[in-house]
Amino acid sequence: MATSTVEDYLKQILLLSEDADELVSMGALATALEVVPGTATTMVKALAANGLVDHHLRHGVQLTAAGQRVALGVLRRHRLIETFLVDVLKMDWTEVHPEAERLEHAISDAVLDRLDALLGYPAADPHGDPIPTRQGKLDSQVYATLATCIVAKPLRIVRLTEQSGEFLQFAEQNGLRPDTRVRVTGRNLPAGLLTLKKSSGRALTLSLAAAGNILVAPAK
Amino acid sequence: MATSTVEDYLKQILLLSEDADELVSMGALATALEVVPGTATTMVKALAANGLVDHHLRHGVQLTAAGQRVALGVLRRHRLIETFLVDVLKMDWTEVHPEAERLEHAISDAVLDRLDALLGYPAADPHGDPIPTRQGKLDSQVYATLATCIVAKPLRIVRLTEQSGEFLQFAEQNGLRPDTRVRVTGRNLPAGLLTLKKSSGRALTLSLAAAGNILVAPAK
DNA sequence: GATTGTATTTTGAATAGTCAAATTGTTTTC
DNA sequence: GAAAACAATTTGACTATTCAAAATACAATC
Repeated sequence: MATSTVEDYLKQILLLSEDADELVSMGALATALEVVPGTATTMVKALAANGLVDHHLRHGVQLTAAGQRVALGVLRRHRLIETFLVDVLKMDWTEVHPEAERLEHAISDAVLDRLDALLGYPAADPHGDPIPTRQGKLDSQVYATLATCIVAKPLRIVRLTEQSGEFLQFAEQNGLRPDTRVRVTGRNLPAGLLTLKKSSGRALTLSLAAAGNILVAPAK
Repeated sequence: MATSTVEDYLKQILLLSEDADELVSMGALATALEVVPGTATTMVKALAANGLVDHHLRHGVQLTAAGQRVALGVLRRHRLIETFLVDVLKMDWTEVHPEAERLEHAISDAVLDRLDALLGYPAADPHGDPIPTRQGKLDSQVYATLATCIVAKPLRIVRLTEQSGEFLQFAEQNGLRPDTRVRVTGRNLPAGLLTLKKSSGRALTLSLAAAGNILVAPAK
């Protein structure tokens, strides 16, 4: 019943509602799914007719409990597949996202359970994104970003939001992977720049926009 | 360009043309794909328009070189995935076929190459079906079946054609897997029955119809 | 050679998903 | 509070795939 298009819409609504709390706008949804806005409206109405979302005309969409269940399932499949591709097949963590994007619609629960066991029931994927449990629980801990954290404190990168290949390759080239230790050395708001130092001693500069995609926690 | 429906049609035409040499009839194709005959006709015309098959009106279809290339790619993906599911994920070889049926359309060449390497470049899948090479070469060695082989000679099962769960579970329950050693002890053509003895000493009876799906070679 | 049976093809309609373009609502801004 | 700007919705059309049912071709039988 849930085609892969439907799964994509639901997953995307879930992801967008994480930051832009509550209602997701049609424009944002359409952009994320790379369709024209009218298409998103049409599809959202169909989803609403099937009880998967609540459509508040002209204000946005929201997942129903049923829709959320589906979306969390897709997200779990996506993130476990990414973990498999990196941990077992040794693929580059910067390029597994599009692969998982297609496989997530084709893998069955039976296969997924085996994969989960093989990987040792991981809590997060290679980007640090939390993996929903089989029961649909998703760790929603809130982290500071490099753009909002306290200067000078020793930090640990926990997660890179933003899955684009370019961004991830930039991160990889500068050694900004999950679990890397860093310290923000300064911010220049007017210039939109931020400087930081890695535990290796290496210093580097990045834009605040990019820094906002890097979640950090205090290095314990 | 090649949707998963197109891939399914091409793969099925390849499989059917292996036994029913040359032209594949619409009826056979429609049955294999579980669609009504009119649907197969319509689709085959579309494939012909794209240069993937030759349609000999009222006589049957045949793959073109381009169609064969696509079909062999699908078959390679299917069989490598089955091998992975059994060898790495330790799934039951009698139930991996439908899983592979869906994954074969979603896996990329990059992932497939890694899988191939991880599995040690296998030549056949868990059912003994030969895996096409990356270059599209498919081992087409002809084997006798249990229904046509010489009585009393020591044999080795090389392959089970027929992917249905019931048949495979029957085979598994009676220990008739690829590489099992057996000897045909007798045939009763009028009754359509065949008796054989396994290397373990166990004797068993099966229908000639079932026996025709079990390919064998002389046990060296 | 007319009749019957079977396989194939054609036709018309349905569904899922999409876009382009026109329309309608809702906010800003002056 | 009218005009401009922007976001959301509606409409009509298109593609891919399917089915049901009618039409056609071919082969087999009497």
